[in-house]
Amino acid sequence: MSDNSYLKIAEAGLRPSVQRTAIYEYLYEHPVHPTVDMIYTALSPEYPTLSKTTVYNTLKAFADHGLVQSIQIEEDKVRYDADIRPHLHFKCIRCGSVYDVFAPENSRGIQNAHSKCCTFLPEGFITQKIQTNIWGICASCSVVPADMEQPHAEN
Amino acid sequence: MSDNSYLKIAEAGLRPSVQRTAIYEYLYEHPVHPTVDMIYTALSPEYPTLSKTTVYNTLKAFADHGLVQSIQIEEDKVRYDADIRPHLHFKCIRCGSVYDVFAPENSRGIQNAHSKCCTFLPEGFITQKIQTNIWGICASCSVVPADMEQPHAEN
DNA sequence: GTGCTTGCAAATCGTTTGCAATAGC
DNA sequence: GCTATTGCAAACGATTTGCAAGCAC
Repeated sequence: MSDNSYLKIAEAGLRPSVQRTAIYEYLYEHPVHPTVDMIYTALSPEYPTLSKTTVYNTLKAFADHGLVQSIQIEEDKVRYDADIRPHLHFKCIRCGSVYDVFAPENSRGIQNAHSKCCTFLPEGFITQKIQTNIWGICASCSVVPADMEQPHAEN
Repeated sequence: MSDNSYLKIAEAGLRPSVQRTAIYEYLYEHPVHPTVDMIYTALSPEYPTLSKTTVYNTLKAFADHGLVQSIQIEEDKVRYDADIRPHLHFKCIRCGSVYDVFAPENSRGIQNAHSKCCTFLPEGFITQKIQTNIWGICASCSVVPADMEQPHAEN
């Protein structure tokens, strides 16, 4: 996978430094939509000199070059996703987890729904990115009565 | 309209204080998805003792009671919308404006697209709120060549 | 050696919190 | 009078900025 990350970063037109490769690899292998802080904390032990600034810069560069997508489903922080296939995100307001939602059969369903949405745009509007977020209660949490609610697993 | 705001707030189960009524009214009459800061700055002259904390508290209370919706289309700050009919939001990455996008004929199209999206959720997931954001170039900006780009009109 | 990248420290800014003063039933 | 609401000041936390040192072609 290391080679693959290296190549993908290079293909996107960015210099595949050690830090960038590590960050992309982590994001790719941990599809839980980590935040900058989660990535930094996870990689720090292996890369002691890694700076949070670099994580910020790197993820922004990745997003600008279409290598990853940034997800605005939290009120305060940004999450990142190395999976750039069309899919939705679901945030459980009880446990705080963010789930991927794919349509059966090659994501066609979500693409269709999104294309439909774009037809409502007035003349002259150009779409670059479209994102659908759903908030609610996930399956694990919906079986637990609300008054037995566990502490939020935010972050 | 003042009476109407008062009633709507009361119906939502909140005490319609002077501040709350003013904030709701401003939001209702300025459908440009203002931020907390924009509302605070706009109302400050008329209500010199108004505090930003009150604007934060009020909007959060409104959102919790379904009177307004919070929009997470910015990376840093939250925007608010007094229009709670189903609609999409489009953010122009050039001028920074956030537009409402309605479907023709009573929003049925957007509701359908959103319902479709919810069918992709696994068993046991309960939807409470769904939001679609589109980023791109708006009609006013798309007629201007990129190198003649105006300064961003953020905030 | 030139330009891109890194990383530290400080600054910024949206938002929250603690708490005392105030207003409305 | 009691409770919800307000508003000030301070704290907080995610992100950005300035800038000097390091790295890669």
